[in-house]
Amino acid sequence: MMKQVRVRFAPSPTGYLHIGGARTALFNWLFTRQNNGRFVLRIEDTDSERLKEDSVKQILDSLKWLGLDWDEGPGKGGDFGPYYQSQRQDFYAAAAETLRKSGKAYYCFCTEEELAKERESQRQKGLSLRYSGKCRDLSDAKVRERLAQGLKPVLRIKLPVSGQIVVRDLIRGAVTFQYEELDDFIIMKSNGLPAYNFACVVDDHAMKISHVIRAEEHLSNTPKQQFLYEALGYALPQFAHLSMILAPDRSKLSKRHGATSVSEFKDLGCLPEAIINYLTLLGWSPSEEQGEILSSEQTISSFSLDKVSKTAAVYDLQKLIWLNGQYMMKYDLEQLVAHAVPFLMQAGIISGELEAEQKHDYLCSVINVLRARVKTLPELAEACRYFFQDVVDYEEKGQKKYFFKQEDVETLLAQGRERLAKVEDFDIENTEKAYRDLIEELQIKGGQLIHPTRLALTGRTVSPGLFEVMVLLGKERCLERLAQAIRFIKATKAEKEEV
RNA sequence: GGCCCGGUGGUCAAGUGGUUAAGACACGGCCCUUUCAAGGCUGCGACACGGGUUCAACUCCCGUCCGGGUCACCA
Repeated sequence: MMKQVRVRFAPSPTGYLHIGGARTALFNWLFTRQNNGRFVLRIEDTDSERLKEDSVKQILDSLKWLGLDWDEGPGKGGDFGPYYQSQRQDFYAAAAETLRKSGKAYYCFCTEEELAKERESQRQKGLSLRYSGKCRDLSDAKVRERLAQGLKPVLRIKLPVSGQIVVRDLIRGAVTFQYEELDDFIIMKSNGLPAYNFACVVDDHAMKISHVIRAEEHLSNTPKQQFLYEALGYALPQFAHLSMILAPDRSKLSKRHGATSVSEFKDLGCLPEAIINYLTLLGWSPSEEQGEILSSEQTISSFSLDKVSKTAAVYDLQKLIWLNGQYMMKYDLEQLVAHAVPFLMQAGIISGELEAEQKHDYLCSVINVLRARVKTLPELAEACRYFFQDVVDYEEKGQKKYFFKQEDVETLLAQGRERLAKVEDFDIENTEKAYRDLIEELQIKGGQLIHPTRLALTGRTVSPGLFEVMVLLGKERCLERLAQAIRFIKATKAEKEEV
């Protein structure tokens, strides 16, 4: 029988969840869901100085919003908790003590200043930066003496001085490291807390993690961790290192590159499914028949780690936005409206949840005709404006083109208005027929009437189909806005003549 | 700088010792059309470079170059 698949996502709560982290979480999640495994969420909060208030909450919120649910961890519990490293001190202390007693780890009394100096000199000589091993062979007596003096040592692992260690990576294959390149790294800090590589190994083992799927930046940590597994007598998990996501200039992602966190993409008006889909495509590719637009269920069934790309990927906002547009078109309408409401409120188009509820059906109809024409939620909100608010001005370019270029547009609009006024059932067929008839009678091109009308009704040169707009606006508002535009045109012309 | 991982169009990304080297986004054109989208068709555009190995290399090997990662009492 196969061992149960258990994977973990182990963020450090030092900020928001960025897209690199989100993709790591996603690939872990896909892998678990595919293998009926368990997805563990563990918070790596051993460095109190770098912790950020609220960061855990932000990360959890982002994961939830994306739909990446975990089986064990904060808010869920589980048989292998606690799931905060800050609460797992006993595990680390016990494992550390085992290593120290068996001589596999030793106390080191070197101060941070000394170590920094050492590194500086190595740097200048162009050597690799490694601990000298000064305390490696301190006698027991010396150790006792210094402890008695009240010195607080760190605990270092004792590594072989030669030979090599081979990491078997599911994505990259065998990767060999020489022990000469590694040094006796710290496993317990002088404050008694575990260092990352150590805590990680102790926890991954205690939590029975079968596959460690993480970002490539950890590849060079892996030989160290692997050595710890061996020293502690733990069985090795499988490792898979995901390539990095880079900014458009191929540098590491940072704030200066614009939106990089999940919450920022949310604010930009992206749908969670679109982000998931985009991230899926960054480093993994579906079969040709599947196409690129996939639900996470579809991805789960065909996902595989060995098809994951080794190459770092530059993320492309344009494609994300395009995907988002695709999702907006096909999204469940009710849900799309729910996602849009906050943006409508933000744009001042509706006053609040209450109004959204009262006008729910209308909102659905409006959004339905708009959804294929926009790519993000803020765009959608803006496109809704004239359906909810009066037209206060007309696009400058539109005025020139449609109000003042042809002669007598006001007369034309007035005629259109008259015809509309006579329409009983104000639906698409009838309004269109009314207009088409007039167009034919006057022997003009459709656009000559349609464009000015659009501008009159929406204030804009771009909108959904004119008759859809008319119907949504309703007869009364159409007649009003037409009258308003006619007054505007006349007034403007009069003004010009005076000058 | 040492070590590690990479390098297919601008971006994502298939792919094989022999192919016209897929597809998607973006970009250009055309169609549809009341505008804008959507949709359909079409075009532009790539195997980093240099050596090998081989009948044959984008594919295998070596070197160079380029990019990234890492070398903390951060994770």
